[in-house]
Order: sequence, then structure tokens, then C-alpha cells
Amino acid sequence: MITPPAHALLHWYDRHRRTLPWRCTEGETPDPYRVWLSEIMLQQTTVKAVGPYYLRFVEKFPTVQALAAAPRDDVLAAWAGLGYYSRARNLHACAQAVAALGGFPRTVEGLRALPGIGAYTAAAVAAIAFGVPVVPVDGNVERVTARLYNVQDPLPAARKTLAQLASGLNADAPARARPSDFAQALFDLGSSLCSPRQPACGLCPWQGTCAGYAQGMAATLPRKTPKAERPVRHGVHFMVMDAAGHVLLRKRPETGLLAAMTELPGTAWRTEPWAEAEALAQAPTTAQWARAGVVKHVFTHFTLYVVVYAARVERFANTDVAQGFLLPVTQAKTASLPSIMQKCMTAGYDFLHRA
DNA sequence: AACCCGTGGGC
DNA sequence: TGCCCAAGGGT
Repeated sequence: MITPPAHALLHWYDRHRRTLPWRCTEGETPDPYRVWLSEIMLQQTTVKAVGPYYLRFVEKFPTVQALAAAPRDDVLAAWAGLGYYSRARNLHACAQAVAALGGFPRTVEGLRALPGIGAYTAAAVAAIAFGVPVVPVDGNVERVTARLYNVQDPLPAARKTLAQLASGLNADAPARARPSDFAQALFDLGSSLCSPRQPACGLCPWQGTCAGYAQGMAATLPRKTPKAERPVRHGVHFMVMDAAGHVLLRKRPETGLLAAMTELPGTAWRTEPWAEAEALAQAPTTAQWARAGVVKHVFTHFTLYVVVYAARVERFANTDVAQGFLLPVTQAKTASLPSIMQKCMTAGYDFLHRA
């Protein structure tokens, strides 16, 4: 087993490292809070999508103490649109735990025990913020490793093997001297040269020791077992606005999909499409409901079609409002809604302003 | 172990 | 358009 030379990767990194909002320049001391925050946001989420959210968060919550002291709903609101909302709830719980501890644990095991921090994030924060010589294994590192060692076993079954192989990548002295840079160099290598589709092996600092390249297999790795088909579900949501321009919203349950997030009132999301009469029986108020449109939204494990019904009323009855809360439509249009509800809101709003 | 949990961009 | 992918974690 040949360990690729860390000095070659680090030399490449010193010339080509990305400038990112959460990344220190050379010589700067990393802020563990910012490292941790960025790592949580970057879970299954692109650098481009995270950028504006990260900047807004550090402005609104400059320290882990500030985040811990903030109301949970403020944190959820700041997260709205970024997806995987359990991250936001765990982020807040983690901030409170860290504030109680007086600071972030400096070891992998200590970090791993905190909410929302798994094996990857614990290693990433330990390496980047505290200089612990560990290799965080994310999708990038799995891909780089699968290619370096020509691992043919498909993911996700090969995950343990890849983690084991990756853990040896920092075995030599140059890597152990710069744990933070070495981890980030692996990310940059994976996101640029060693990319999923068309790796630029001709420019790679590790080409000489890459078994996948030697076998002409690099671009095909890592292999993956085919995913199950994505089922379809159907739901109906209702947008109703009063003469003063208020829209009726409600809060979703504390657990499950889009937990604790805001939504338009609606039906369950089920396999069978809803007949109109059946759906209208669940409308939040009596009104002249009109079919405003259909919204399609793709979640990780199912595709959702939502029929949006819209209506105007003069004013809401107290019993209507008791189901949720009212918000001026001008705020709702730009408010802290999950993306699917943002789409529904737009569909209803556009319809009411056309009709 | 297998499933649940979002979203937007690239090709 | 449809599919793949992204600095994964919890249960």
C-alpha cells in the first residue's frame, strides 16, 4: 500500500487553495465557532448555497454564546431555505451545550458527543480549528481515496473500507505538521481536480501514486449501488388573504419532515391524489376557493405535487386564526419559509393578483 | 442496516 | 427534462 506524498498535495494547495468566507488566510488563527458553523452548514450542501447563509449567521449570531442565547425560532428562521432543518435544531442545542461547557471540546471524542456532530464533523473541526492530525472523511475524501487505491466495491457498502484507507493518508511527517491545511487540501482536491465526472488527472499532484489513474478507472470511481426509485406524493395547501393583506400560516409538528417550520394550512401528503371536494373539506376557512396552480417539489426520498387553492376573505374569524397565525403577505413573500412553502405562497399570491 | 431528512445547480 | 451531486447525522 503506497501512501501518497503529503508534501505534493500541500504544495499544490499552497498555490491553488480556494478563498472561502469561513476559511482563514495563512497565519490566521481559526475561530472554532466559525469552523463548526460552516461545517454544519456544508453538510450535504454546496459551497455556493452556504455562502450567504453563513455570512448572515455570523452577523446575526457573532459568537457561540450569542447563538445559544437566541430564541430557537430565530435560528430556524435564519436557516429557512437551506434544508435539512434538523441541522438548525441541533445547531442551537449544540451551541447551548458548548456555552455551558465554556467552549468547544478540543478532541474528536469530545466533539463527537455533541448534537449534530458525527464522525465527519468531529474530525473536521478537530483538524481545522484545533490542529488535531485526523482525516475528515466526507464525499470528497471518499472519492479521492477510492481512486487512489482503486477501490471497486460500491458505496455505501465500501464506506468503512474507504474510511480506513483515508485515515492513513496523513501518515507522513508533512501531513502531520499541517493537519488543518491537509484536511482542506483534500476537500479542494476533491472539489476541483478530482471531481466526480471528469477528473483533471493531468494536473493532479497525486497522479504518480494513483492506482485508479494507473488502471484508467479514476473517472468511474467510486462506484455506487443504484438508488431506489423515488415515489410520488400528493398534497393540497391553502392560501387565504384578508382585506388587510394578511395570510394565514401555521407551524408544522416538532418532529418529522420540515419539523417546526412554517407552512400554509393543508392536507397530509399521501400517495393518492386528493379529489377537490375531499381537499376542500380540510380548508382552514369557508371561502370561494379557486385552484391557483400545482407546485412540484423534489425531496430526497419522494417527489411532491401540491395543488394550491387560493381565496380572499374580508376578515378572519377568531376560530380561523386559532389554527395558526397571521402574517402580512408582503412579509410572507420574503419570510422564513421552507422552499416548498415559498413556492406555494408564490403560486397563490400570483393567482390572487391575476384574478 | 436501512431509512429519514431539503435544496439548488450542473450537465 | 431528469438525474446526479454537495464539507452527513440521527434513529
